[in-house]
Amino acid sequence: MARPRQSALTKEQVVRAAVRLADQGGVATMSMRKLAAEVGVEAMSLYHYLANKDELLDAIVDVVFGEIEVPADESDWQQAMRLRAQSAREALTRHRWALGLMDSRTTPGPATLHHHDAVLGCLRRAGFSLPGAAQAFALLDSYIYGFVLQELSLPFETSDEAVQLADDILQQMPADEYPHLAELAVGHVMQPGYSYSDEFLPSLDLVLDGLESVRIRG
Amino acid sequence: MARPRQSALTKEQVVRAAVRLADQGGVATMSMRKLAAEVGVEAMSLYHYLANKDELLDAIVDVVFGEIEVPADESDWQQAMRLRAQSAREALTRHRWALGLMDSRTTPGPATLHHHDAVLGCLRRAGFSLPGAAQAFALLDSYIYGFVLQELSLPFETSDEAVQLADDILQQMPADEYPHLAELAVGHVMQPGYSYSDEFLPSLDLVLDGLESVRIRG
DNA sequence: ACCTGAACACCGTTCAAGT
DNA sequence: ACCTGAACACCGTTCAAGT
Repeated sequence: MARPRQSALTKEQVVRAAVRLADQGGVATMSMRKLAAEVGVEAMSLYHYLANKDELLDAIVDVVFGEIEVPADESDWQQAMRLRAQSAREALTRHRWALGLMDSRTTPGPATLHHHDAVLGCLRRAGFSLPGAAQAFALLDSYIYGFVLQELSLPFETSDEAVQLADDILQQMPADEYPHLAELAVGHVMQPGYSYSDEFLPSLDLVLDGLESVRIRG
Repeated sequence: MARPRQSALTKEQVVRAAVRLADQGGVATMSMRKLAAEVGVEAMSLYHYLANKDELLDAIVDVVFGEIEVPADESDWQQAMRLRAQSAREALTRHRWALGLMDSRTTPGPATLHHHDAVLGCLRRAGFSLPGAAQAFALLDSYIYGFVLQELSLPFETSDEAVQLADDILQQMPADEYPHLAELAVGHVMQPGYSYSDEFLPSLDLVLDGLESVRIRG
């Protein structure tokens, strides 16, 4: 676990190690003590690089935002936003712990600010008014965050698992107690080819269509 | 803190006390030990009512879903979904800790199942196909969860605080580094009457309009 | 049946002391 | 400047023992 100590540790190395640990075992298992061990040092040494654990949490969330791409080609704003949405969804899925931290982080880091600035710029250049761009940004991120949040709390990952689970649940719960959930399980989730994730793009396009009317108006 | 012991403790009393503690000090301060004290007992006694802390977390999330209203009048499905969305947003705001727990909860409780069933039923009766209802439900909840998640991570609550903070940030950050954020701060957030929360309903209506086309199609 | 004391293996963080 | 040992005030959970 402990790696050979290089000449000197940096805050960046500590933060990267924290991301790695959280990816592996979840944010709950990422303690200051384990992080120190991972980085070849005692826990107390970390306080030379970080004021406290909160600062560390801010930093690892900022790493995630740094991984979200803002596409360069802006000739089609909807396509640019579509690509960004997919990149954001991938980053948030790669780092399952990120969304759970977000509601307690109120200090955005530089990567977060840069990302937000780039997205706003893209929307403004596409013709959105200032309030329109603010609305578009908030709506798009709401959709992305919320979708991923639901995705992460699904108790299955593959469609085989989905079918298996839907089946198990149907056995247990009386159909007349939750008739519409039962109908959904049998008529939709258990059908061949079902995938929750496949609904990301169609609904995103619904949102993008709605925003086009906001853009034209403004 | 410790309250006089009634004849017997129940799981429900323990869960309600946990919600109260989490509301007061955040989910991080709600430890099994403090919860036990709140309920007038030693920590170990709680394990007679709950297998472990995970079961407790499942239970308090289920309480939140139980507080979300599903309106009875379904003559207008959009209005029914609008009211549900507002009720959900209020519940998630009242219990700030709920969203942060959701991505680690994969075992929905009875109130959660009942709520989901009721919403699906409303959509089905309004004429949505089964896949359409699934899409509508996922999109609406994505929007609600994501909007509240962003709302909770805003570093301000009143519009006065928003103006104050935008002002502070503008002082610190060079305008040419984040030009569009600067523009947004000056031209939108700092304008009189600005309120992030006020954008909830307009964007929700954009989503509802998009879903009307899904309903008609299916 | 319900509760508890003692114990175990953990936490984040401070502080004074080392090199 | 960078690291550490010892200590403090916490965690969740198990287990054997009490009533």
